[in-house]
Amino acid sequence: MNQLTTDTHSSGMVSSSANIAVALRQAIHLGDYLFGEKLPPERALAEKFDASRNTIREALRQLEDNKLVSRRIGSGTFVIHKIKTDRDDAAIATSPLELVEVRFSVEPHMTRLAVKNASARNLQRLEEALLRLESIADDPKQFSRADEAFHLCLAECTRNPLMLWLYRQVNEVRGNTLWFEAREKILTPKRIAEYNAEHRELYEAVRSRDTEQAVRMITDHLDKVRIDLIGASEGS
Amino acid sequence: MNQLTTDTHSSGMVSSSANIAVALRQAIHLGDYLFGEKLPPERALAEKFDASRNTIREALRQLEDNKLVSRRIGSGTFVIHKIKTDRDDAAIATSPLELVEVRFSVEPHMTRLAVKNASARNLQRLEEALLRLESIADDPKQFSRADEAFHLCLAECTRNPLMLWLYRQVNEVRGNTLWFEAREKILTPKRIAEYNAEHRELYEAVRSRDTEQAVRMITDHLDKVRIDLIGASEGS
DNA sequence: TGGTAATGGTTCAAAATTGGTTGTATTAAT
DNA sequence: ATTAATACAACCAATTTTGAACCATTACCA
Repeated sequence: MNQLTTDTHSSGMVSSSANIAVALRQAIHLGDYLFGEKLPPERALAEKFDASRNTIREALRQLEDNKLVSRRIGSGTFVIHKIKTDRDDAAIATSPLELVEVRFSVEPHMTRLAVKNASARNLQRLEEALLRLESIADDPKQFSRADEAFHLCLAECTRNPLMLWLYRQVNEVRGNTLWFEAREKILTPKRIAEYNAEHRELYEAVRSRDTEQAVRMITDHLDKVRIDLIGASEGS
Repeated sequence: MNQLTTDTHSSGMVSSSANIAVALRQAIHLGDYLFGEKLPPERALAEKFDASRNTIREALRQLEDNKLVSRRIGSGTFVIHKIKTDRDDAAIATSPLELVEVRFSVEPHMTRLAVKNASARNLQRLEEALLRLESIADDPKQFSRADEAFHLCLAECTRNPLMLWLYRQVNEVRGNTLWFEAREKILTPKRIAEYNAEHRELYEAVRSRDTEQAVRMITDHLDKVRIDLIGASEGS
């Protein structure tokens, strides 16, 4: 009934074909569904979004028009290659360690601003990103992408357009670094679980507007990332 | 200039169509409602803002005039504003105060890295930039440019390519912000002298590898910039 | 190979939702 | 008193959503 105050189901949960389409498009762009992957069947999506199958079909029709997905009778709905990063010209030779240092520069104060300025809607998005993150236990590639999305949500929480733009840039570099090579080695299921525990604590701190705790969490988190990174490069 | 406080006759006025329009416009610009998303129905918005449906409709009419939303009988009100992520767009949307917050995020740790990694050659360049800065006493425009160069030299001192690239981006935004308007008013000869004293102390701290002192200086410096900026915007 | 389940495609009418419109009442400022 | 802005209510018209049934194609397994 009341979508304004209690629309906090596990995912977006806004029953309207337009909003469902937006939610699915976001999920695809955020790497929830990778290239070539099959989306859940229409009947399952209907249940997940608490909408009728026809409504889901209307949303999927929009994604199909946008050339984001392709549907095959009897098989399913698949993510096809549409959006391609045109930002390969970044061409910045940055080592994973240097990247972490930059994140160390930006994220603590960014977290402070996030705690101060996040709206209820921002927090909801942050939680959604966290839930996506926590649903991944053993896929380094997928986890990495969801992790980027989570930290980007944090940047959004600052409600500072320049901060958001800046962090987007950092994130893109992050996706192009040699970090990729070490990733498989670092992101063991154990570490993923540890990182997620930290993410969870960070989220709770932001939600309860506990600035100092949030800053402490993000700092500890980055510290851990740095240590793990050093360990990986030494171990190889 | 200040659209937020146009109707200030009666002080208790919280919900008027104009204020609601501003709130919704902000929500859209800040990404609370993404492109293509359907806004809550008018009746729901009325309840949320504790206003009548007519008032909500008046606010939506303004957003419609501004081409931010499109309304269709029977379906709803939809966001038709595409979010910009260009640096130039970010620059336009960024206030001087928001810029300072971003600098607050980046520069303290950047200074820490600079102290740690600066080479003799870096320090020499930093000193040259400082001397140029100190040779300017009363030209706001020229001072502003030299100031940017000085802080950029500091970024170079980190010897981190990503950090340097990132700070270049911030600097370019810095040159495009509305900051220009207030600059003449803020950069009095007195303030220029004060800023330069701080620059000098910062340089000395970096040169003598005194990390804590350097971080303290850059923080104090940004604090002063922020305060001066707030004073200028209130004084207008 | 054949059969069964799973999945997208189609259709239809009733029900719910939603913006558009009109009219009157209330409130506050002039 | 007049005016303007808002609140409230009732109704209208367009659109979407729903629920169901059935079809067509593919995937999977004995």
